[in-house]
Amino acid sequence: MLIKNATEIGKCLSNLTRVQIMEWLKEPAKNFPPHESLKHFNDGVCVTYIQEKAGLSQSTISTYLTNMEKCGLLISTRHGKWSYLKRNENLINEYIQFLKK
Amino acid sequence: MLIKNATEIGKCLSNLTRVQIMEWLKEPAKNFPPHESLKHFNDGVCVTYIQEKAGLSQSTISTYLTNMEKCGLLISTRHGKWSYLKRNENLINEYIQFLKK
DNA sequence: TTCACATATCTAGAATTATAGATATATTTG
DNA sequence: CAAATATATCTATAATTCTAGATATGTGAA
Repeated sequence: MLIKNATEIGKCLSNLTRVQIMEWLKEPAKNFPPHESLKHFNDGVCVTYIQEKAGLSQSTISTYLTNMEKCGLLISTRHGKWSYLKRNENLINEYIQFLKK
Repeated sequence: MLIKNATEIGKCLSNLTRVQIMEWLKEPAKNFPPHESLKHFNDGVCVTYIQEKAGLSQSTISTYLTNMEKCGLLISTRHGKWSYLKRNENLINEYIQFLKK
């Protein structure tokens, strides 16, 4: 992993709400209500649910999630009008390797 | 690990210079000149060497290192008038566990 | 004790990030 | 196509972080 990418990841992980989002997405079924249209969490959780749980404005959360996707921490998938977000475990593992001695 | 501690760690890892310091300290002997008074890197590297390598002011680097120690990423040891900094691998491993699913 | 050097802290202005309201875009439904 | 809903982007202000110069503190040597 390049050091600049690692720094961008660090920036995303430098804010309590964004760290919480990473935590919540470890267990979508435990932390979010079921989706009405999509009957599973295979692609993660929709923006609205994350926004409601975080208690910040729609635009703020959308910006957060966009940046978290850009640096690779999250994977975004569209299903109709909804965007679903899930953790990118591969990228997270790369970052972990980078942090290790 | 508490989520607030993890966020403080993220803040330290959200800046290129600080990430570089973490990288440099993986291999002190490779990245820094030998210490004149101390003949080993067992306690890490002195502030001055880190400051010179980073190319930022003494006060800036001192502030960085103080915060990196406060959140646990670094361990500071005094020998005479020098402070030596090394990575806190235990804390880093705790953070890694926190990031993992 | 006085000096020199290493590091820490204080202060302040510059730069960046946080945040939300307004607006734009995308998608489904009628 | 029009309306409704979900998400993204733009814009501006508030808050935080960056950074260095000045100053303070700690320590060893003379």
